[in-house]
Amino acid sequence: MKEIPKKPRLSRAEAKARTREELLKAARVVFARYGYHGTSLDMVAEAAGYTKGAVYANFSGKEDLYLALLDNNLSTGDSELEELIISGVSFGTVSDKITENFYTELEDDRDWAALTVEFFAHAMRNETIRTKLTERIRLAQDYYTSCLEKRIAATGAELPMSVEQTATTLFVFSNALTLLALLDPQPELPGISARMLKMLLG
Amino acid sequence: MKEIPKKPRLSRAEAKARTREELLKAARVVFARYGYHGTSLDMVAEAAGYTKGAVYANFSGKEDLYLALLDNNLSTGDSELEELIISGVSFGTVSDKITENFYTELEDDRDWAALTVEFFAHAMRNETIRTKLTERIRLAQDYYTSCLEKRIAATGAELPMSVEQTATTLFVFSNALTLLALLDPQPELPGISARMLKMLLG
DNA sequence: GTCTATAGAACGATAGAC
DNA sequence: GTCTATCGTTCTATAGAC
Repeated sequence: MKEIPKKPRLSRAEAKARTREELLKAARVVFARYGYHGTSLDMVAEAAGYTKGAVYANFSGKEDLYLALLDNNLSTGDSELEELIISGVSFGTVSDKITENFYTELEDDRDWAALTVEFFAHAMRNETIRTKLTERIRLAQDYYTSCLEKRIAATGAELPMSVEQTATTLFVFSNALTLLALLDPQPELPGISARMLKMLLG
Repeated sequence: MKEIPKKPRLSRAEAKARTREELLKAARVVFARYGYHGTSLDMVAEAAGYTKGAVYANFSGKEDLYLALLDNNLSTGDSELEELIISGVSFGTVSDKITENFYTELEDDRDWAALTVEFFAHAMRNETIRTKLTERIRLAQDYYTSCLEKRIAATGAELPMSVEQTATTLFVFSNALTLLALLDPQPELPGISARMLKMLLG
């Protein structure tokens, strides 16, 4: 008689890793939808098909879960802006690209942006969390810096400030303008964005 | 015998209105200190010298109380930045002033800033509130615009964009940089602020 | 048999409603 | 002031991997 093929059982470590990934995946959806305060760990666990026990077996608590989520997101250089900066195309092209796509995919990020703002406010009132969020923001700034350095190497562009200062300015301004656009989609915002990029990227 | 002057009794409507004002006054302090989520109606009532019953007699709930606070809060052009813009002094002076005072009084606004960020996040998820906040932001942008126009009239400065665009940029950037500074007081931020002002004020 | 990831109950605190 | 609901966290029991 032919043997029924065995599906190899997951090792304990593999099972735990998978659980963690599924929890993170569920957390991304639930947090984005209901916000930080509006999300309970029960909701996350249920969405992932587990219970709170699984959450606490993999994360030290709610904050830790969110920060793990944030790290996951930061590690994927997702924004189109950075690619444009790196790519070394002329700022005319950069501007056109930005203006053209400004509002197209903005709405997809609405929930995540709201979540980010909410956690930012949370962090402003708590030393421990503030420190942890600060570390992540510094990493993001560093990433912008490295993008600019690549651009300089490729095009020899001259910046209006030091690379770090320009990177910080780009980071602050682009994020803030995105937030304003999500709250109030004024038609002038893409033009402002393009103009500022022109001034900053040299 | 001389009559003791009567202190006219408050009518019921007057008493209720006074209670409402005192609750709002207390709410402003408590909300700023503990944030929207961190504030309980008990705390507000107690700070005003009432009980929760008074709150529910005057507002339909926490959100309504907050919205009343928002409506009550007329934007008083408080920021030093606007005065500097209007005053028509050279950007060198403006920059020096900004750099010099950048962190001095920033900490005083921490609670208000955190509350604003928290409310912004809230507004991003609620159509009604978003509309109300949008109106206020437009007013703030208009105020910046009028400041810039006064500056232009006084100095004939040339801006890198239209007055409205420059005003929006100033508004977005200065607020965002303030928030970053409150979260993570990097020493480069004042310099960035000064440099950006120089670029924007012409 | 031992260890541990997870389920699920229990706890303590706190909120908003009325 | 009470009442109910809910949340984050902790604790314990258990099933399954080793």
